[in-house]
Amino acid sequence: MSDERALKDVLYQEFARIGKCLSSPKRLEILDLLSQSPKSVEGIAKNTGMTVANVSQHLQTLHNARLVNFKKQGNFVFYELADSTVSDFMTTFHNLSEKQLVQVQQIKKEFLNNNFEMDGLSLPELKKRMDNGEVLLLDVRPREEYEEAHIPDAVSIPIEELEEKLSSLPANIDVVAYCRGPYCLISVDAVELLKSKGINAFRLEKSVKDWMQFINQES
Amino acid sequence: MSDERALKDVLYQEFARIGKCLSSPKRLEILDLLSQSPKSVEGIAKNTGMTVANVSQHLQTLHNARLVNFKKQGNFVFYELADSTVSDFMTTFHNLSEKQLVQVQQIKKEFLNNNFEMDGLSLPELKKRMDNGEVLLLDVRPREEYEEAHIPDAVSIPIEELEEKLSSLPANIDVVAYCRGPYCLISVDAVELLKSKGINAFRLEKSVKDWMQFINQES
DNA sequence: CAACTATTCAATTGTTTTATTGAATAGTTA
DNA sequence: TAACTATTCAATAAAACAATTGAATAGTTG
Repeated sequence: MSDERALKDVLYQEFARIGKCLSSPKRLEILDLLSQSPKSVEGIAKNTGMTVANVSQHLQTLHNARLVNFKKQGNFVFYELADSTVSDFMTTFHNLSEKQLVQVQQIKKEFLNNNFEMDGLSLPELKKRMDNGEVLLLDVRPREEYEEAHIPDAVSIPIEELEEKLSSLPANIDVVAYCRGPYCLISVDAVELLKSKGINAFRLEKSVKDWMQFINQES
Repeated sequence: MSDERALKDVLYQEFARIGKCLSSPKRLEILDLLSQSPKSVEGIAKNTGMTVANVSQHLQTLHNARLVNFKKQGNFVFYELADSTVSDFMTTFHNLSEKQLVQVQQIKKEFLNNNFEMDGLSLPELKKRMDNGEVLLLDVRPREEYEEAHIPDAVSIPIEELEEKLSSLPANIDVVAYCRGPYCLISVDAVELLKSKGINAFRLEKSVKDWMQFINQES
């Protein structure tokens, strides 16, 4: 019977190895970043404001739990999620987190005191409006991520290039900007900029992943 | 732009609060226990081999992350999972864990060097055999859990009572014992005991929760 | 009201984890 | 081959955590 205790201890220790990966804010951020596209260590470091060595250590932890893999490309080491299971799991984790932590919603509202008109916009509705030529969909993420995957018919204008390319936008049409999902604020900045230039702009909270799921459901 | 950093930091810190709950083997064990049925602090302590104060502290952590709730009943405080979302999430978590940690499989095999013949037994098949009177299904968990929920037509014989009730079992029929799922070893002990008494016994890896899911799918 | 129970709280200890620094490695380019 | 780059490794200091103990609380029973 104390055999059972011993087994359980070992077993739950193994499970906790994965749990531990989710216990650090920075590691969660890394996982979310990687669920967008594979990235180099330095890329992650820049994106998260951590030192390279620190990122490397976190990636090691994630690798030990088999949550991420890496492939060497020239001088760079590109990390990616080990498996689509991991990405699905992260989605589930976010769902749970959001549901449980009411505070998260409040925090979001406090920071994003912008317009929320598009937040509830469903993807089928977006599709309809795009098909009717009513809106222009803008992907404001870095170009690599756009190239990795994007919502069909979306135009890639990374946030840095947005200001200079303003004039090339068609006039008299609503613009919808999206980035990596509800917790990424690139599109918020984009909408802010567009509005300050008198363009009717909205933020789409959804991500490419959401779009994929939507498409898979439809077919 | 450093506003964005600040928001992310706060946000991911909130997410990590849930993650931290999953980073301790003992807390995972508690969550699994509670996904079976609500339990008192002392009940959990006995079941996990921890001190009461220690369990209480872990439960507080879980409660802070809104993963568990409690209700007072007389002198006792009964804890339960906050939500079916939490229980679903734990299932997902186990799926991921098992998939990623190949070692877990190995550990299981090493310890459970018993028969695995029933492990792959699908629930519809079990149902068919039971309907045909080919097997007797035994629920060897503590009686409270049986009373909380059990697989229909299963007979409750808690492991402690099994030896004395051996004679009351019908002869010449295969016995299938189940408990809380693949990581609970009560049924392993039961099968061991039954076999030592010359009874043809098998272990079912599935749990009541699995049965519920199976039934819901069917209807 | 007093004795008793289950649980929680608070303080302490030893252990783990995190971020940081600077050096080491491996792969690339001139 | 030498200089350079991206990444990892190793050592450290600071912070967070887990388990333990014993006391405090709240609710129940005689």
